[in-house]
Amino acid sequence: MPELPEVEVTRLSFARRILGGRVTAVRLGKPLRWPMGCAGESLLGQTVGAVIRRGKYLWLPLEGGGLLMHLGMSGSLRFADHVAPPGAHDHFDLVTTRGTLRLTDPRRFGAVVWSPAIDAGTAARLLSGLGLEPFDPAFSGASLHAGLRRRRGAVKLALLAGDIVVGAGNIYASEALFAAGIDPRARSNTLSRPRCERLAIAVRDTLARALELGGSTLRDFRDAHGVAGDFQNEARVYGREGEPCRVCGARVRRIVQAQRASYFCPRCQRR
DNA sequence: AAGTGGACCTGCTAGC
DNA sequence: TGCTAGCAGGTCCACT
Repeated sequence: MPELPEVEVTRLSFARRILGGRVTAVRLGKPLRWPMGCAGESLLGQTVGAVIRRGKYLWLPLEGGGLLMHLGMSGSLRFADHVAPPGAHDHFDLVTTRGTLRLTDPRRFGAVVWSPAIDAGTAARLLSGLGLEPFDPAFSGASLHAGLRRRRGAVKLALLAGDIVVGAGNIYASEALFAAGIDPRARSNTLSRPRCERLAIAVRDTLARALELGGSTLRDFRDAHGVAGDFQNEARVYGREGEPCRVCGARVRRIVQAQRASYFCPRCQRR
């Protein structure tokens, strides 16, 4: 489900309210992608110091370390003063004096992992390979060009890999490539510097626009207060196979790359 | 060392 | 109506 905009919208929707909350209970449901790495009781009495995002991960620093959270494909977080009794897909509750943070994740590809610091333990291992943040000034046509030059595979897959730039998943990678006029099958190392400039801008602008609109709600995304996003109504190609391109009218195509759908306009986007 | 295919898990929908 | 196959917003890992 969640790409960078959805994770950031989620973060913004509860970060202030949970700040300073002291943990009074932890409830674990079914196992997630990885074991949490500590007993729930060891978190009791600790205070939430911040909610930080890195790529599609959230990091909640506590006093003796922190929790690294990922929403996987189907995860979402809610934050409320009081939560209903846990349902079948509610696999983690962090009950604090400011409210309860609940992770709901039917497919359980998400994770909540304890680490002694953001740059230590499991958190360090998971975060170490991540590329630049798209809104970091260091992310530019030049850095994108440098990253893509080392690869021969399709540019869409290079964006998804997240080791050059983080945040664009399957929806926004397709949308950014449309905005930049680049065919998702184009070989990474064949893209000129000017095209990389356009792509870097497209990635940033696409994610920024999605953020403004509260993310994309294709099936079930909601922020921590249950509010849906609107970006899906602005998608130019994602999920629009066979429909006319909003720019030129050609039929949007769907292909499969690395077992994932890619959508593009065969006329507006070139290799 | 980059590229690939499979794995994890559940729910929903289209089609027969 | 009911079953089945296929698909879904992520990413790690083993293998070539």
